[in-house]
Amino acid sequence: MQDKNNAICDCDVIHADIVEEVKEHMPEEELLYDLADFFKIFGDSTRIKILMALEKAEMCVCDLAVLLNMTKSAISHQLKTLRQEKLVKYRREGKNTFYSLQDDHVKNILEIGLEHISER
Amino acid sequence: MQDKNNAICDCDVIHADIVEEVKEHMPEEELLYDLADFFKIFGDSTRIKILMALEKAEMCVCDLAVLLNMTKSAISHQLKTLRQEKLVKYRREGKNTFYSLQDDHVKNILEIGLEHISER
DNA sequence: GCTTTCTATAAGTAAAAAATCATATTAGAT
DNA sequence: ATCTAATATGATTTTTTACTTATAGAAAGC
Repeated sequence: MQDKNNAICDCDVIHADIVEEVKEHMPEEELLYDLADFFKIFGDSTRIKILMALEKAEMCVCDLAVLLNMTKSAISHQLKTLRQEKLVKYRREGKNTFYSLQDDHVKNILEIGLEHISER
Repeated sequence: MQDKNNAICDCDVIHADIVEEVKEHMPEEELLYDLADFFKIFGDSTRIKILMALEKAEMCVCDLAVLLNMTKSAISHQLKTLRQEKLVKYRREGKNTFYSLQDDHVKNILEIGLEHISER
């Protein structure tokens, strides 16, 4: 429980009724952090480029590196985070690892984002 | 134009046909950056909290600081970025500045994000 | 006028995250 | 078995970004 003594906030409440009302309806902290983490993945242009590319075709690390003109290492690192967050899946075929979008959710999010920025 | 001489990429293309095909369908660089920037805003828990709060009620800086237990300065800084990206609007009333969500787009994005993380 | 309160912003700091550099796997080719 | 190519990963460096501290501005109360 948060009380006045360990409060970081540097002021007193002005509209106590509103704050109380809003506080009651706020989702749990953890959910909010998860939500931020989810959006954070899409908040990097390299990852966006990778996802956009994979929306068109399954691709291996090296081809992605050529397409985006980046080092294989940089691509591989980003693919790791995309893997961890279950946004891409992969299959090994000989020396190559082919990456593709995990499911249509990813596609949907990208499309919605595009819609919103094009509406401004 | 990008050519082999100033290429950062440290390998040769493996599947030239796929790379070419995908390259043709990739959106412009700028759009991809804008998209990443758009998602970036939602990729911070403080901003998510602010937006979630404003979804419930119009609020002033001080009340937000109390609600989220943060300094007014920190809140004000984040509100600035939210203002710049046109995600919140504000009105001045005496000493107070009341912030609210710019439009329903913001609400939609938050809802879609919530849907997606709860589906996992 | 001066003071206080609320908000905004500039400058500096600290933490996080992305890219690089170096190294390690893994699998096929020879 | 050795070598090379493709990918992965650990460590370091660089960049970004969120927050703090200090200061300024704006509006109301005195």
